[in-house]
Amino acid sequence: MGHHYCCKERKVKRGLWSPEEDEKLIRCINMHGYGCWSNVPEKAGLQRCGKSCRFRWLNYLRPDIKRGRFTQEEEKLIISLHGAIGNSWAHISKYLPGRTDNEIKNYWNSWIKKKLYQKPSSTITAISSTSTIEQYEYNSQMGFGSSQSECLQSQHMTSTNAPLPMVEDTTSLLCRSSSSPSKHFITGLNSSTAGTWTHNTDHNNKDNHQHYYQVQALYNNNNNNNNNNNNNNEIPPATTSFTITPSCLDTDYQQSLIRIEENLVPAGAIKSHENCGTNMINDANQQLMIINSDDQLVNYPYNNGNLQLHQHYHSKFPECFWGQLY
DNA sequence: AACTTCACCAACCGCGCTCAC
DNA sequence: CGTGAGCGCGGTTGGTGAAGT
Repeated sequence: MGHHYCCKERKVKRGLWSPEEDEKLIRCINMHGYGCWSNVPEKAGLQRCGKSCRFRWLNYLRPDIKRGRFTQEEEKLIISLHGAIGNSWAHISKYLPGRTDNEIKNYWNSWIKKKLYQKPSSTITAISSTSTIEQYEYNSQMGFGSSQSECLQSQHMTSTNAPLPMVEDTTSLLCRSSSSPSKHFITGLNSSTAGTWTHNTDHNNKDNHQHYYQVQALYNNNNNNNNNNNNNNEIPPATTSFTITPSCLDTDYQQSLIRIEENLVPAGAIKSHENCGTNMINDANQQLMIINSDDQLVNYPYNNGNLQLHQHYHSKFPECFWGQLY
């Protein structure tokens, strides 16, 4: 591992920052701002690389940095957000004013992760609980988490139900199509899953048949988990289609955090594609609901698109971000 | 008191992206 | 359009102090 290019040219100091160095950096940034980090060491008279200066400023010297232990609310929010968008620490940090991505990442790795993994085996019924950790597990099981290892862990935790697809398998629930007239967005998937996908309903094809059953398994699980809805093993609608985008990277994603029943849940990338005309929202159980440009429910995994149910949620959560935005 | 283990977290590193040339 | 500089991000390392033996 070599030094960054900006550090190769000259000798730079590494390791912990001294108070004198901090002072120099603060003074420099107060005077000149921090437009070009590569120039900062020279201006500040520091034997550090620009990257190191940037890191020190953004994570420790910035005036709006909040120090001290994370509150319970912050922890809950981190767990919720991580369950939805995975290790996007920079995105998560935007919801926690004064906290840096590095701090959140450290906190996650040293504390929350441990707490989650030490938890005894639980079942999918955990979604009915208000526990944030259980919610996190469910998010991961449903593929809303982006880390494969976390999904593996979640799968391991599921003891009474058949194994749910992991996040990579979640994408295999759907078959790619070259074009799709209706476009929807699913959150919490990594950038490698970007593309347009549709349900495959070709039951004659062996491989596709497998996909179909995977889809059905997901639907059945959803049915099982939604207040014991009728589990009639209905074939999912062939018209259902999705566009999977790396929405966690979308700046508009930030607008889509909503509050439902005391849990902050991501509502999905509300606006990610021109000509889209559809929105997606997670309901109180973190299930997907997809809404078209006329504010009608076009797909609801529980019952294949029940407008009444949509209206029910619409009235129940009037503050939520429903319908067409653009 | 000395040593070991553990936990925390500041900092480094490589990679990928953007943008100017 | 290709290239390289610069920046931002997530993964990882390693130093330090606390806790345990």
